[in-house]
Amino acid sequence: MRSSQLFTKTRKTIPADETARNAQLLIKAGYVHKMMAGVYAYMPLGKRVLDNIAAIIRDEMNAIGGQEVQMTALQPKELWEKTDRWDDKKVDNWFKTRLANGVELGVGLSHEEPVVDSLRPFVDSYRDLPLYVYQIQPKFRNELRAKSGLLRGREFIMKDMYSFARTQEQHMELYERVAAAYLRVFERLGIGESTYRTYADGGYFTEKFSDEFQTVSPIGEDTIYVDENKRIAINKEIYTDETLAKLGISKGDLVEKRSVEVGNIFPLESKYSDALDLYYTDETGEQQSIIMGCYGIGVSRLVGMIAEHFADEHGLVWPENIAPFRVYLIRLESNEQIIRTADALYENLQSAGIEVLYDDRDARPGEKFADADLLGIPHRVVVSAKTVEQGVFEHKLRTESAKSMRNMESLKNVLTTGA
RNA sequence: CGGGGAGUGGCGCAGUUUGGUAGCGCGCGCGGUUUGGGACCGCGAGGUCGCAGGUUCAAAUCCUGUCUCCCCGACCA
Repeated sequence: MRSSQLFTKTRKTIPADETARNAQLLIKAGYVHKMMAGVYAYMPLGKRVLDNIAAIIRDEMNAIGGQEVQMTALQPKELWEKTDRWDDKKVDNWFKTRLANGVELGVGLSHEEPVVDSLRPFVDSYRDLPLYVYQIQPKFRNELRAKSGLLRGREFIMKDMYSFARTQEQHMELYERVAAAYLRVFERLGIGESTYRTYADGGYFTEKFSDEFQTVSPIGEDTIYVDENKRIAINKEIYTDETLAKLGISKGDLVEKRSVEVGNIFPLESKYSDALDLYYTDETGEQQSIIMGCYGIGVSRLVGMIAEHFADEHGLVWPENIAPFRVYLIRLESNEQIIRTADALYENLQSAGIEVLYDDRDARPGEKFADADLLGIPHRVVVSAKTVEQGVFEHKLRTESAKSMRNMESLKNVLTTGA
């Protein structure tokens, strides 16, 4: 992609009414456009980051046997009445609307009911289980107050998966398999080291704990207690002597930290399947309840979380796996030879499968370097009179200040293998 | 939903106390000089001052209502 054709621009100032650092940076760099409080549109660079994160999640969900679907945003009231979640007293952040004929509808804030309902024509026998179904799409929640930029919106992108098991034992197997997949997701996103599986409240219909995935960060709104050796944590909301004893965790090993909840998995028992008449027939011909689990990852929240987590005083710093481009190619001056050299490098890298944002604008050096930093693309390559003269390219990592001069082979090497 | 703050060209702001027909910086367009860390000069385009009503000869400015945004709290992936 050429910068001259990218319709977004960076800006020097940020909207005065945006105080969340993640939204400030993403707006300043042109990754997102704020439509209204808690509602952000993704511009090309932001969309690429969002898609890159989604692709990693999708890959890991598929790897454990997840089957991707797409549920609807418009949902019938009747479905939610069956599980007693339609009443505003039960769920207070619904967006509700009406058909032209007056029939009430809900705008999807979660999809347990729709997913269960959509499985009814297909799941009848023990042979049809176990099963993982997931989707990646927007959720709509009428929060009283949106805040923290992309971390808490009224419309946000979520990956939600649901597991369906024959037995409690089978459910636990499925549950643990997802927990392991989640750790791989966060590892690939570049936040593996600071993300902990965290014991949390299991909700009102189960005695069990749920598991959150919390990324330690000063921008976090949650408080957790981390056991670094065991690589686990416990949420402050259940931090009592009694639960510590039950979990076999020693108070002395715990350190208090601020964190962002990036994922949450919990057992649903058969609450939704029973309520919506989804049963299976076992080997003996008896009808049995289906044990469900629910597994969420806040995809758009991760965009904001990662943006803010890694940013420095110059701007964004994307982990390699999710950056919108791998290389930011700067053409410093605009004489014919430099243009020819930079154009050729651009074509060359692209045909090698390396994604390049090519700053071919007729702008001054300072502006290009500042934009390179602000946009946070991992590798910066400069073509200038100096480099052309020596027949090399200048390479620099966003995370480091050292620059190196490299020939084409060496450059390609560092861009693909990091060496 | 309770408390606080704010709405003036695309963005950041001044002007409101003391009514007199809207200004600055950035950005944008044109011309020129520049070119390794956000250059400079000249010319230019762009705003019914959130919206609605009212007071007045005259309203960005005063009054009433209303919408929106932000912060703190409660709630929440």
